[in-house]
Amino acid sequence: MNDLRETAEMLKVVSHPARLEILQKLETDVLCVSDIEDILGVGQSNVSQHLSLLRRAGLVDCYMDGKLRCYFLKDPRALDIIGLIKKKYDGPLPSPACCPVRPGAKSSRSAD
Amino acid sequence: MNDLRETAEMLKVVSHPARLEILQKLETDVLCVSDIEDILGVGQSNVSQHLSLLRRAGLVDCYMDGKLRCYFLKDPRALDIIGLIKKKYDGPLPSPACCPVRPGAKSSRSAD
DNA sequence: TCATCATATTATAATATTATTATATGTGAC
DNA sequence: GTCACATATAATAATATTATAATATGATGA
Repeated sequence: MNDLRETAEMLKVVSHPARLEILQKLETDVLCVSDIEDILGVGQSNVSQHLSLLRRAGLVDCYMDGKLRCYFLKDPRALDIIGLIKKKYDGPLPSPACCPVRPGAKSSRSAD
Repeated sequence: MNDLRETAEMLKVVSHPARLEILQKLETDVLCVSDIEDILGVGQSNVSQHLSLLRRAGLVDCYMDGKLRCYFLKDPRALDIIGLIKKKYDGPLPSPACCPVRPGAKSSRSAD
C-alpha cells in the first residue's frame, strides 16, 4: 500500500504550474531547455531545476543533440496528468444517498 | 490558459499521502473526523487541517450528523486522482520517433 | 444552565520549496 | 588546446508546508 506515498510524490512533482506546462508542451513536442525557457518565460537555471525534478521523478528523459538536451515524456502517468488540465467535468459528484442532509449544512436538523 | 494554475493548485492539495488516503477512503465511505483519525493514525488536529485544505479546494464537503461532521467526495476530479493510485501502466512511453537516440545517452554519438 | 464530546483554529518550530544569482560542467567549432 | 554556447549545479534568501501542542468553538444531553 505504498502506492499512496509513491503517487503522492509524483503528484507533488507535477503540482507546479511551470512543470505542468512543461509536461503539456512535451506531449506534442520534443523540446530543449532554451525552447522551454522561451515558452515559459522563466530563467534558464529555474527551467533546469524544474527539468531536474521531472527527470529524477522519471516523468521525462532527454537525449543529446549536439549541444542541446532534448527532453521528452517518459512516464505514461504524465499523460493522465496532462489530461486533467483540459478535461471537462460536469458539476459536483452526487451527494451520498444514505445519510442525506444538505451538504455544508450547519446542522442536520436546522430549518429548511 | 489558467487551467494550468488551477490544476496545479488542485494537484498540490492532493499531493500528500494522508490527503490522498482520505480521498481514497471517501470514495466508498462517508467518514467523520474521528473515523479518519483512526484510519490514518494521525492526530485529530492534523486530520482537521488536512480536511480543511481538501474542503477549501472544493474536493470534499461535509454535513452534520449530530455532533459528527461527515465528509464525502464532492469534486469529480478526485475520482481521477484516486484512479491514479491503483492504475497499472506498462512500461515507459515510446521514445520520440523523429530524433531517435538512446534516451539518457551522454551524447548522440557515443559508442554503443 | 453546565458538562462533555467532536471538531476547528491558532501558534509555533522544523522542514521543504521556490526563484534568483553566481558559478561550474560539458559539447562542438576552430 | 581555447572559445562560445547550452545546460547544470550550488548557494541563498524568501516563502510555504508540515506536525504538534494548546486552545477555542459548537452541538448534544442532563
